[in-house]
Amino acid sequence: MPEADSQLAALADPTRRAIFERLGRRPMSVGELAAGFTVSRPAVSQHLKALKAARLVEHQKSGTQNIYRVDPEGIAALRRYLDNLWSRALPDLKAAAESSYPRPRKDRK
Amino acid sequence: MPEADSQLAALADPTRRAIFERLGRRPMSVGELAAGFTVSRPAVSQHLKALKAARLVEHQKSGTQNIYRVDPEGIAALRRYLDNLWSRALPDLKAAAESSYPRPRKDRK
DNA sequence: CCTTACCGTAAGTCATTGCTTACGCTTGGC
DNA sequence: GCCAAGCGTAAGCAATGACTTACGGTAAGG
Repeated sequence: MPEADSQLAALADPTRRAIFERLGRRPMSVGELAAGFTVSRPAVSQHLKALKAARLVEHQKSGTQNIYRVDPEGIAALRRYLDNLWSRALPDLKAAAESSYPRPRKDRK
Repeated sequence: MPEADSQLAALADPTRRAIFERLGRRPMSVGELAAGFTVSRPAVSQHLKALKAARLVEHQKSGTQNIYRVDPEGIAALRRYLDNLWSRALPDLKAAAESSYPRPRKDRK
């Protein structure tokens, strides 16, 4: 699956993964987000662009601000891909993985 | 967690992830593995080095051959890290994640 | 309007990466 | 002892990536 490429690549970078984690706690504007990191604000913007292209975050304009939050659907897609990967790599976990997580919810899009 | 960095980076590369998937089906020697790809055998060796450093595969010498297989422990570690990541990012899945696998870590900040 | 806050993009730089070919070290068979 | 098979590593190279500063564009406020 080509989407898993961009998603894994996005999470592979430590700074980008930290941004993702912060957005997991609560939605934030770009400026507020950048204030929590040592890298510049444009750098954060570029990371957000990659995360958005990977469907790991989504954004919503609010006045002059741009509020980013995690994207549950993209995350669910990655989870499914990885569960499948583990299942094939580790047959022992196949049964557990198939019964482990509930049906993905279709709210919010 | 610094180990997640190398693990995610290792799986982010398509060729390297394909190698990992092949080893998931069955253990293989480097030569046999390389025969299934368009890249050269040294390239496969380098990918295996990265996968091993990330604790995603392990190897065992057999005569002149070197047999590689997936490393269940490293994989389990990555799974735990990711489950935690999803739980914090998607509170809806938190309860499900905590009840799905044997012995989830409850502490962790 | 004019200004200010907020943000994305462009352009350039430096380090990292994924690949190649070339080489060197073991192991096992003859 | 020799030779060939099997791998890992070194060296070099083109491409990608993560940053920076500089600039442009839009929305709110006086």
